[in-house]
Amino acid sequence: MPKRGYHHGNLRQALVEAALHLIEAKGPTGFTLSEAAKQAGVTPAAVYRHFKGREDLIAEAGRQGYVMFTDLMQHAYDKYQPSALAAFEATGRAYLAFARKHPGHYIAMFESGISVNRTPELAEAANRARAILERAAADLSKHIPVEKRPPASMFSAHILAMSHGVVELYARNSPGAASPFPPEDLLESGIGIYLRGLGLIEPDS
Amino acid sequence: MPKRGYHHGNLRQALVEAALHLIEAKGPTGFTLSEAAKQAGVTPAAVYRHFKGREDLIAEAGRQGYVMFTDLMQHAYDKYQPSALAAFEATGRAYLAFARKHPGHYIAMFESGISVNRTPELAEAANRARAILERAAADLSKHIPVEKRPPASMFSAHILAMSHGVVELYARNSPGAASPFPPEDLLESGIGIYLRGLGLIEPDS
DNA sequence: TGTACATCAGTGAACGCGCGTTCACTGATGTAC
DNA sequence: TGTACATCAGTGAACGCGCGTTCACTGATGTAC
Repeated sequence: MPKRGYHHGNLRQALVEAALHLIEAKGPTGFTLSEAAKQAGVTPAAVYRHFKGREDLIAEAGRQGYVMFTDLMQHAYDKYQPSALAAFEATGRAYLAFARKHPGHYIAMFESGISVNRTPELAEAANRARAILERAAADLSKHIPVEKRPPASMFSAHILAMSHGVVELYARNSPGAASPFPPEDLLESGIGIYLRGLGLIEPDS
Repeated sequence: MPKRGYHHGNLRQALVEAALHLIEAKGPTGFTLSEAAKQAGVTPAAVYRHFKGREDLIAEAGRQGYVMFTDLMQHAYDKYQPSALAAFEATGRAYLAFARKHPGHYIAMFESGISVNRTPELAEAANRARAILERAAADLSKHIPVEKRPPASMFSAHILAMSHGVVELYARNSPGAASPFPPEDLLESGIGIYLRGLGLIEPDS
């Protein structure tokens, strides 16, 4: 990337990336439009050529997060496809992996407080992500005896909740207390026990 | 509460309560020392007679939250005491009930970003809460066949993670998406399936 | 009961700060002819 | 190839704002004698 003079060349994306770093480093609160601009080597006013304002910049960072998230899920899902169970478990692991690898995106998506409906683009990206999770759950659902089968969207929500809880409470250092177990193990075992409860894993494994 | 003149009488607690209302209404970000002072009918400078600063005020709000939380858990635990299973389930429900009834405290405790170790008093209150959860888990643990018994602190963590995830994703309106199910039902069913996976509930209930 | 005085709990003015946003502007780029 | 000109993407100065915090101060309270 050679330094351009007056014109930046790809300021929009540079701003998003600066925002992600700041969000990652200082939390959603600490993120500042002015600082992101400075980090991109540009005047704060320049930001307004590309975004409506501070919140819109965060929304775009979140959107890009959802896109990556969706891809990750999709790949995990496809990779284990013949087995609905393996595919479902893989999406759970992918969730945690994403939170670990892209904390800035994760925070922008789930902790920044911006509504998923702030932007049509954001909403669409978020919906696509949710759709994959629910498809994986629906596939799996078929293997549960029909009379005790909970709605697919329900256990998709259970897994999502547990994953999110593990990330928030144990994978981020925030609450100060050290994690009692590696978050990956915690999530893996939690999902395992849950799936056993659904009758999808041998009770005596 | 008659209006006192120069001296407030119980400013410290009034500030904590103002802070809780603001945190509840505007999130941890929106909370402002100055505004809390104003709401308590006092100059911002007066706050410094009672707290070291903004963060200390939040920490105290969080501490009071942990105390209430601990009480709630303790009562839930005691009430169902003969049955380890019922007691454990009750603590899960108590978690969600607390988040619903005292959102300001909940946010101060879990979403404000202040470390649990910021204050010795805060740390102590948080530890007492965690201890109750782990005791409930340990009680329950004894009913699991020893050879497939996971550490008590592990499934305590699982339940905590799921509870927290349900609160964050479905009980607060934040992500914009409407909850697919009432959070209480979601958590109740999730915990039920999980406990069945542990062999603690009849597989065919 | 009255008075002197220490202590406590507020005031209010001031500070420096960085924020998000606006505005008129100007330098750079690209296109039509 | 050269030139005129529209458009684009920045600048930089300015704004009003509310913030957290400090400081010397003063009014109210409580206690000793």
